[in-house]
Order: sequence, then C-alpha cells, then structure tokens
Amino acid sequence: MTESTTFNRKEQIKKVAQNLFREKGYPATSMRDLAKNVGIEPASLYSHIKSKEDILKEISFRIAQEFFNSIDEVRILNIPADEKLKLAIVGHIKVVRNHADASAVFLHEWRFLSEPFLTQFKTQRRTYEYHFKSILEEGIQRGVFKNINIKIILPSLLSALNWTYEWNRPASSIGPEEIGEEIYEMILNGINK
Amino acid sequence: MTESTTFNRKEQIKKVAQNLFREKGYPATSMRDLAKNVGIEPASLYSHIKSKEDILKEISFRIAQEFFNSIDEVRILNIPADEKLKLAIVGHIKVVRNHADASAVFLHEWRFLSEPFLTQFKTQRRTYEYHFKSILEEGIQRGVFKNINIKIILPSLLSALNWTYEWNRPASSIGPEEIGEEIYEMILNGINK
DNA sequence: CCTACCGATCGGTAGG
DNA sequence: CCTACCGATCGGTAGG
Repeated sequence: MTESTTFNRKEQIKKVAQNLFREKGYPATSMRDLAKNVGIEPASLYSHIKSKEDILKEISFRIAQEFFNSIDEVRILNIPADEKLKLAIVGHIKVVRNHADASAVFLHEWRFLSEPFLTQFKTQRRTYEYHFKSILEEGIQRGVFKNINIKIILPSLLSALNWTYEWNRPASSIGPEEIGEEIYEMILNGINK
Repeated sequence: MTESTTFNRKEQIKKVAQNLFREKGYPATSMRDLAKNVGIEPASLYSHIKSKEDILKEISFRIAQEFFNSIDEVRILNIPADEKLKLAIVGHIKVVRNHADASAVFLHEWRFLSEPFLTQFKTQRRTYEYHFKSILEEGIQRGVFKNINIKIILPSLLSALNWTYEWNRPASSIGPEEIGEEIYEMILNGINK
C-alpha cells in the first residue's frame, strides 16, 4: 500500500521549507537541511523545484494571496467602518493562525527575494496595508473614528496583528475570533475603565 | 591629524555589524561583508573580536540592558498604573528610536545565539516583558484598567511598540514622544468616537 | 530519485 | 592589521 500516486512531493517540500524558514530563517536553511527533513537526498530536491529561491517565491506569493482573499471579502461589504475593521482584524488573524509558518515568511523572509520579485512582493504588501488604511480613513471621514494619526495607528495595528503568530500557536486554547475580538475592543474603546 | 589614538575599532565593528545584521540578517552577513564595510581585511577582524557570534552576543546583551534601564526607571516610581504605562511606552520607543539597528537584533537576530546565551537572553527578554505585564495587572487590580485579557493585550502592545523601528526612521518628523502619546491614547481610550 | 561531484564561499587560524 | 591558507559547507549540475 503506497501513497505515492496521490502524494504530492512538491507540496511536501514547500511545507517543510516553510517550517524551516520560520524556525531558522531563509539564509540559515540549507538545501541539505531541507532534504533531510523531507527524507530524500539533496540533489533529488531539484527534480521538484527549480532553486532555493523558487521555493521562497512560491511560499511568499501564495500566502500573500491568502491575505488578499481575506481583505477582499471585507472590502466589498457595505457596512460601517468599525464593522469592517473588526472583520478585517479577525480575517487577518485567521490567516496567520491557519498558516503560521507561511505567515512568518510573509513577515520576515520575503526580503531575501531577488528582483524583480522583491519589488513585486513589496507592492502587494503595500496594497494589502492600503486596504486597512482605507478602512481607517473612511471611519474618520464618516465620524465613526476619532481623528487619529493614521501614520502611527495603522502600523501599530498591523504589528499587533502580525505578531500573533509568535505567541499564539494553533494548539492554544484561545481562538482567532476571541483574539480578534479582544484586539478590536482595545483598539476601539481602549483599556481605560 | 589622525584619530587613531581615540578611535575605537571594536566599537566601529559592532556598529557596522549591527547595521548589517539588521539589513541582511545575522546568517546572511559574512565576515567578509563586515570587513569590507569596516575597511579592513577579513582576518584583521579577529584582532578585535573573538568570533562572529561574539559580536552578536555583545550587541544583543548591550541593547537588552538599554531596555532594562528604561523600564527600571519607571518601575521605581510611585504613580498610578496608567501613568506608568505611558512612561514605559515612551521609554521603549525612545530606546528603539535611538538604537534602531541594535533593536532589530534585539527583536529578530538573538535567536541565532547558541546555548547557554540563548537561554540567558530569553530569560532577560521575558523579564522585561514581565515588567510591562505587572503594570497592566496592577492597573486592573486597582480599577484603573478594564478587566482585559492580558495574554492578548500584552503581546499586542509590545508588538506595536517593537515594530516602530521598521517604519519610524530617526529622520522621521514624528518624535518618540508623539508616537508614544498616540499609541498610549489608542490603548487607553481607543479610536472610537 | 540517487551517486558523484563542481566551483564558490563560509568562519576562522598561522605567522608575521 | 596583512598575506596566505585551512577544512567545511554552500547551492546546484551531470548522468543515470
């Protein structure tokens, strides 16, 4: 009984690579590390992938797409800015939670991409952030939010969301909705009694 | 007129290393990179430093001390939790602002330390975070803060503070007090109008 | 998917 | 602080 017919070796390589890139970082992960963890010889990797950077490329742009899917679902809704913000927050945290290793790549390892992919990736990242920014701007204009300094609040918010992958492991008892709810509540109403 | 008598080559090496570690990451920074940027031959580095990791070690623990100094100033004060929190926030941002390269090492590169320094560093980092946690707990107990979920709010807050080095360059027109004030205001009272 | 191997680069040392 | 050099490891290829 072999599983080789349905088994996708390339997917396995990417999954293992995601995990190693997260744990050790992209430059410190060798193809020999990767091969050992996959269970084949280093040279055999090249039957499935073109290069080390090619793996990074595929992981980076795939997880970027996940974040885009999440925010696009929110953008099209015709609801107040604060409700949009809440959904965007929970959506972001869900992506991070469901793809923790890939999220680490999305956050830290993409910078090892070479051109033109580096620029392409940066653009995608900026676009994603822009959608969050638009929600805040809309909320300010319509009087839902205070006249906050977006230059400070936007990165603060995104930072708080991005780092959830570091301390909130999937095994945690706290769900993404609960985390999103708590962060949203803090951002909206503060912790002041 | 030479400055060689007062010039500290070791300090220069550490400064350059900080910058490279931040830009390229520790593993991707070679001793040849470092030497070139210092302006000497690679082998000459070893007249001033013991090893590559030794540089990382010195940078990591020195910046950790900066963060400790900042929070220690706040801890000894006999003031309400919300005022303490504000001072801790501004203090943290000031350290990040004044030592942006080293802060990047404090945040991301320390994980390449080997034992026993890795454990030692982790302990110091946890202690620093614990001081922030204590301020939040004190505020909740005394009824200054709401009954927030510290497990979520604490890392969210620290993440927001830590990432300031990424988007807030020293050349920025926004000062650390202004950033601290804005983040503190958001955390305390929220953005809701 | 493997064996065998390549040139390049790595951190670091010897000796002056 | 330099020249010269070391063994180890790197990403990747040839050929089957």
